[in-house]
Amino acid sequence: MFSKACEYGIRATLFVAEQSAKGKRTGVKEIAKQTDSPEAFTAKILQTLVKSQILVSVKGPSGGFEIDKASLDKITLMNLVKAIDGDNIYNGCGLGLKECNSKHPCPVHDHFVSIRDDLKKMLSSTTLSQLINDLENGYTVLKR
Amino acid sequence: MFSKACEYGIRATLFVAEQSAKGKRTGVKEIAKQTDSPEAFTAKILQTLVKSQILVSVKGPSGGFEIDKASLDKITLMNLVKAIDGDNIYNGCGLGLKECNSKHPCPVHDHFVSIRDDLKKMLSSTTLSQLINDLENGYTVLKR
DNA sequence: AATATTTCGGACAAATATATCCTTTATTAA
DNA sequence: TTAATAAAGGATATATTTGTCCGAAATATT
Ligand code: FES
Ligand code: FES
Repeated sequence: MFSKACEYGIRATLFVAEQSAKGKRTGVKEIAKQTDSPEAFTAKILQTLVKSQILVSVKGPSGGFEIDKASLDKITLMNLVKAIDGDNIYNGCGLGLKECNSKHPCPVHDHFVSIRDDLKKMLSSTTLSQLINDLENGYTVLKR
Repeated sequence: MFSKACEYGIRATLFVAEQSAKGKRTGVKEIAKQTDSPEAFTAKILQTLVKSQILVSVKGPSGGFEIDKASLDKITLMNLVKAIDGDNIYNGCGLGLKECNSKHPCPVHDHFVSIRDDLKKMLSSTTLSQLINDLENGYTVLKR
């Protein structure tokens, strides 16, 4: 469904979000550890999220990554997925035709579009603050 | 969503199904042409579909690929996707955790599972015969 | 100012997915 | 029986994704 980069990216962002809600800033070492992700690869993904203005980074001692508290309920899963995987999953044809076109649909179009739209709706309406609540009280986990 | 191999495989199978419904057998050259897919790669995918007993192949002159008419409404999109991409898309965790577990869910689990289940339901209930009807009357297309 | 820490950026490496080519095998038709 | 045809299977090539490494730049602490 999502690329590895996107999976790591979402997990990392959620961890950073949780820490930011507590006023803490975290470095890539800790982020990788807590999300069970490869450290150097995670660092790369964090870089792209900074460029996409989803995360804020601070260099030097006591530096790391954080998220502006005010944006915790502005940033959605859609923002993350678009920044890392692009938007093919939302707009692309399920059978890989050059474009999805309901005037000249592929054989799965009518079956597929409603599911794709549900996914789109879910991702674009789910904010970080919604998700970190269950993380904080231990109902959800970022690694096994 | 699906791999290129799976996209090509579904398109190829639908074309073969359409031809089989008319009593025609088709070779890989024609299949690749009509589905706008790379020929040699398509040949490989057709091989795996034959091994998965979804297609039947016949060697030699006037040989090619076909589908038993009786199985046209038994074979589902799920059968194709499982044969080519495996079943991670049905059972795997949306965030890439080792397993999807509703007792210890990842942060997106509760949001994600219903969509994944809708996809599963759609794929497992959609048969080839359902799809080739709209192909034959020109409502749907296999290439642009 | 010097040093330690941490992200940034680029180059590089490995693994996987995508794609091609060529020889062998089976089958049909002449 | 011979020749032609088409899939099977293996080897190889290319592209993309995944992942690592290291020096440079920035910043906080001493
Ligand atoms: S045309 Fe294929 S999903 Fe819309
Ligand atoms: S645990 Fe992640 S989707 Fe179920």
